[in-house]
Amino acid sequence: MVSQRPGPNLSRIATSLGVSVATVSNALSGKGRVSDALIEKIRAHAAELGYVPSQAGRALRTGRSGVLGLVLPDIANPLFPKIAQAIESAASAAGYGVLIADSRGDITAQTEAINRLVERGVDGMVVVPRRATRISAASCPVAVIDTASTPGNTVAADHWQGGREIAAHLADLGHRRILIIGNNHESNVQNDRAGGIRSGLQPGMQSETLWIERLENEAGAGCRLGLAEKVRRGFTAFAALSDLQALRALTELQQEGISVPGDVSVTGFDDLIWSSVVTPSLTTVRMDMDTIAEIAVSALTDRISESGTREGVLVTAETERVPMQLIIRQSSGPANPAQKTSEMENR
Amino acid sequence: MVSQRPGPNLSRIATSLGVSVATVSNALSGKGRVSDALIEKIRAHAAELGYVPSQAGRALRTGRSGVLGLVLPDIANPLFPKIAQAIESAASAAGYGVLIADSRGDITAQTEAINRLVERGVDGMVVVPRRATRISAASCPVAVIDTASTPGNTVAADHWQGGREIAAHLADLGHRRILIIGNNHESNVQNDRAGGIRSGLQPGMQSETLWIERLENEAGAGCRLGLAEKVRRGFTAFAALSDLQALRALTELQQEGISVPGDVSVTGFDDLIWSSVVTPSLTTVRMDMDTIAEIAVSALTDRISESGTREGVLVTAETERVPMQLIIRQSSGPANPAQKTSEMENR
DNA sequence: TGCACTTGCTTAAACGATTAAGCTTGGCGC
DNA sequence: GCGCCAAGCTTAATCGTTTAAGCAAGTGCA
Repeated sequence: MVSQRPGPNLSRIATSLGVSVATVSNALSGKGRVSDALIEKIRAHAAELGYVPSQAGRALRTGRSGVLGLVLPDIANPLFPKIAQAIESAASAAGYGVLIADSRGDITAQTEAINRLVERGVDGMVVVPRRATRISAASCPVAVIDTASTPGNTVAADHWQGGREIAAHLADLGHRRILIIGNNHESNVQNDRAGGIRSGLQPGMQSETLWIERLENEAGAGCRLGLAEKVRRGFTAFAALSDLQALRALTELQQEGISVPGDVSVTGFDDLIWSSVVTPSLTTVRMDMDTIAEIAVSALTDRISESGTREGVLVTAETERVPMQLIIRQSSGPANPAQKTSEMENR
Repeated sequence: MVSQRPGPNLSRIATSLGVSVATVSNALSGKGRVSDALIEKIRAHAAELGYVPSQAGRALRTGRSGVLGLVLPDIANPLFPKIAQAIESAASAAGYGVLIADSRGDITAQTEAINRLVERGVDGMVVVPRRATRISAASCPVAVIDTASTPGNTVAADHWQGGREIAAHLADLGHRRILIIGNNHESNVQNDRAGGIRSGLQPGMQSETLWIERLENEAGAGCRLGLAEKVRRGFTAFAALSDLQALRALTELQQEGISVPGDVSVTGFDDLIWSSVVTPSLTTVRMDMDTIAEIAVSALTDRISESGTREGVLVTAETERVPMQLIIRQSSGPANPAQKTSEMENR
């Protein structure tokens, strides 16, 4: 009734060579005691037959599925492609598959998604939470990728340092009044980035912070940010906490006839797909997602192979912060002399 | 040695209730002959113990893993979040998990990724190819999501009709000279979209097509598209074949001091994340990814449950084209009267 | 009463891999 | 020559589920 797996299995190889399945298994895994000659013979025959081990059989016996789960509460996040790519790459290098779970931004659906992954028998999970979400209901090792200030965080980009890079860059260019543009003031990532920027300001520099979500609560979604007014008030640099907000700022400024980087500078975060494509191309800060993913995955696989010490589900890694890299493009330039003078007068 | 699955299994429930495992299995699946009273009792006890069936055991017995693979040769594609979300949603509604595979744009790595999925024992795969790629090496049902003109395509958005929607919209606004902006002229999707636009032009309208990849081969990556020159030559509308190109066009025009939609109109495709956020927000065409995913997944699951008729691996669906929806925002407006007059003179 | 048939359960055999334990054989030391 | 040990293989149990087959008891009918 059920279509049998067509490929050859251990027992077919065994009978075909006149040996036992155990010997074949040992030869292929290199574990037991099998003579070199026989190992060679078995491996050759297995390759010839195109043998692929059944994950189901292996999983049933070993209790390991060889699959990791990837949970992103906000899968519509434009960062998702990079994260998924990096995790998948790191996982498959470690011999694991990646099962995705989505909760469409819904917090309650997140635990449901996690449960689905557990039911599917994942050996571990990588979770990228949006807000501070408690990850507790999972009965397998969990690696959290958020930001260093999040309790229980496993590994993440050094968002704080990224912010300092931005601040140093803008300071070098002579900017004095900086508007930080964020989306949500409850986001740990955005707070760390903003904090990094503020901590990197030189004496004589000042910043204000604009949270778009707050603004939209009053003025409606998709409203103008009122950046032209900010320019009139002497802001010469707009440091967005994500490239999406940087794009929003850039196009609004352009629409108002304000030149970037001639009149003001705009910077972003994350080096998203469009950063290099827009005019002017966006100065931004890139996170080393490949390294982060590698650390997260190896922390998981380490824990999985130990499997004796069950000291809580959250795993930890040696390196908790991975440096971010400043990418200087066209959207940032020297502060406009006119603004600079008015700034000089202010002192 | 191996950490046993902690949860209860069939036999634990069975011994605990003093019945056989087969009865428990039958009661939970509702398949065999079990009295209603016992079914009730078994289900209650299973729920109480928090029983979750072992996918490994089930997979081994049935030969089905309950997992679908998702292959995207170009996972960095900004469409990926929507696709992954839609597929995951449709799959989990059908009781399947989704395993992702990436090939980082590499064609040879694609077959490797497909093989990894097959080795993991997926019951079927959804493949979204970038160019015309032959999907043959898979030993399981495959659904292809590309475009109607691709041979072997299972289901896709009606890109041609989407192009006609754009053309009709621009015609209504009085535009007569339209520049179609695409990335790659070998992409089936982009060709269908461009063809749709051209076929929807009214008498008296004309179009040219600009392929960015060709331009960049000569002028270098990230070069200007020279749209200001096109405006001078009388183009009043720029119809990009993807929102990414639309964004590139929009920002370049703004940088040149050309007003959108005051002087010229810009439209895109796909309704990507930034379309509603930029100023002016992008008029675009959205594909109904949820419906497409649902059709693709149910085509797969149908084939999987038949499992007798092995008439090739590529599955087909009744509905092959899913309509696209025009989203009118701020980036498209009436053709500039000045341009219109010069156009009138041309007649 | 005897036969067929249904109901409700159990027994047991798979699926494919891993692995502990057992069994020969041969070599080596004393 | 005897015992011991290692090498090289086999035997057999096991993971958890599904499902065909079997079996006892009850029901309906002639």
